[in-house]
Amino acid sequence: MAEDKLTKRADDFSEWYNQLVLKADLADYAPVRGCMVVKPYGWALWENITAVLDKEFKATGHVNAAFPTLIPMSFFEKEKEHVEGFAPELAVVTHGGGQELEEPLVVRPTSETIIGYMYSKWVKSWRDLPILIVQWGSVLRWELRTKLFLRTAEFYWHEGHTAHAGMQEAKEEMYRILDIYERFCLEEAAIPAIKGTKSDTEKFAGAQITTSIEAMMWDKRALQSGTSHYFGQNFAKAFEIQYLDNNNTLQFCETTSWAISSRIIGALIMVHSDDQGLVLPPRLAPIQAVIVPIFKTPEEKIKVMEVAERIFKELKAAGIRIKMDDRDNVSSGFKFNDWEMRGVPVRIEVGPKDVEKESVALARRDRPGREGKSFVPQADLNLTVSGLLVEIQDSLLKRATEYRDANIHHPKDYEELKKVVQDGWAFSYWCESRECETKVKEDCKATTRNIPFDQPDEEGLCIVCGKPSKRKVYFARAY
RNA sequence: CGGGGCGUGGCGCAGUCCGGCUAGCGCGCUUGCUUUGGGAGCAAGAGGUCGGAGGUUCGAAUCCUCUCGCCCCGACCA
Repeated sequence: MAEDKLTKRADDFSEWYNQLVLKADLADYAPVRGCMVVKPYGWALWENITAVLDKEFKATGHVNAAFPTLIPMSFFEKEKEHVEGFAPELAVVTHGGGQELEEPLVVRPTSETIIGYMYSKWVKSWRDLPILIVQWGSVLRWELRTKLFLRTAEFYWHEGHTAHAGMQEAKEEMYRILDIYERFCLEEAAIPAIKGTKSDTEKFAGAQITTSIEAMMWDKRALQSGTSHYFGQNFAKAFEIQYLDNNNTLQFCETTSWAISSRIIGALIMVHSDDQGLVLPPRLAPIQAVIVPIFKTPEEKIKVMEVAERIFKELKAAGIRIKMDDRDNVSSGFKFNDWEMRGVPVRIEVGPKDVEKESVALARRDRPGREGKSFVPQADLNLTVSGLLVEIQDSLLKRATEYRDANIHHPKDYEELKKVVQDGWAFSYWCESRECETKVKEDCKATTRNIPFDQPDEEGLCIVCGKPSKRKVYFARAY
């Protein structure tokens, strides 16, 4: 059997990523350019992600609904910035039932327009507000350059669309959601993403304020991992979403929209995984622990399987997502590598020696090789494994946080900024002018990621032009 | 859209320059036996009109023309 090893992460990060997605069995290339097939294992991961978020949204008063995939072309033309932003990447349906359509239909790249249209029908009174709807589904953008999970033509996401009676309330909604996103990344994905406001050039097409969470990947590039937008009355005016307030005055709504997409799976890969393959945070892993029984003779098999089955039931009853690998056509060594490739946090080996000693071998995925292997008693194994899962979760977050902080630089001048953003992020004062932002982008391909909410007390001078600056911004090369 | 690479069994490739027996190899797959504590071994099998169309030729995976598609690197983007 060939070893079929993964390209080393340090040798070719991009190639490592592509191979990993395929070898970990998360996704496959589809016959249509730029599209992917999410395989059962990848979808199970996505389902764990969606389950957590769905629960959070419902707990904060949101409800789910479904809007159509096809949107009349004319809807896009109602909001000027929105159409300019999305026109280049629209897929358009021109024929149906063998006939050319009177009006072309756009395959939704995002649903503000059709939802705005529907909201205008539904909202008449201040009593109809707020509307807090989330749609789970996929959208399509004709991307020029694609990469599995990170940027595919069709991708999966939720898009929240809310309409409110007042500016304050709408802005609060935007921030509330961003908090949910931040907490999700931190507590579930073990990714320490940074909350902040996008610059004008990096804003969503049609938004007044765009906020984002930005995460650092292993190659130190930034990935926008979630966004939450405040539209003011832009879309309300474009789609005439109006209501009578309690003074009988006609008012426009304030709307928001927000999303996390399946690209978050790309983030999980690029933040945590290693040369052995995928590393998943236990809280999101489809399989949290796998049992690999080891035996030679039929007699040994009976004894080993008895213990393995007992452990399986015990851990399952304890709520651990557990898998028994009873394949008899591959060797134990193959299984070890296979489950490491798939990122299962804990592996439990049960062999004849363990049966004798009433022990098992535990291997933790976040520390590959001998270092992460230990021998523990079979008694109270559910507690041992649960504890270990928590420890792994914490350790992944700690490692990612230390890595991020070690690679955020505070350059003293512009020359140093140009240098540090080639292999890290720069956190610097910026005058918030478009000129300075563009200059950085042209000089070193780094863009402003966001202006974090967390700011130092004192003011400073723009790292580019030297003019007074109130706030610091993250500059980084981004995906 | 610019630059680069590639289309040959399921996957990865060789063969193409310089046309010639029945198109090879590795992995995977199937069956059997031996194996199983870090990617097992042996044996026997199944599986390909060489991306597509046209042309040159006695003869094309190979030469010519056209075409389709994919991947990677840039600009754009979640």
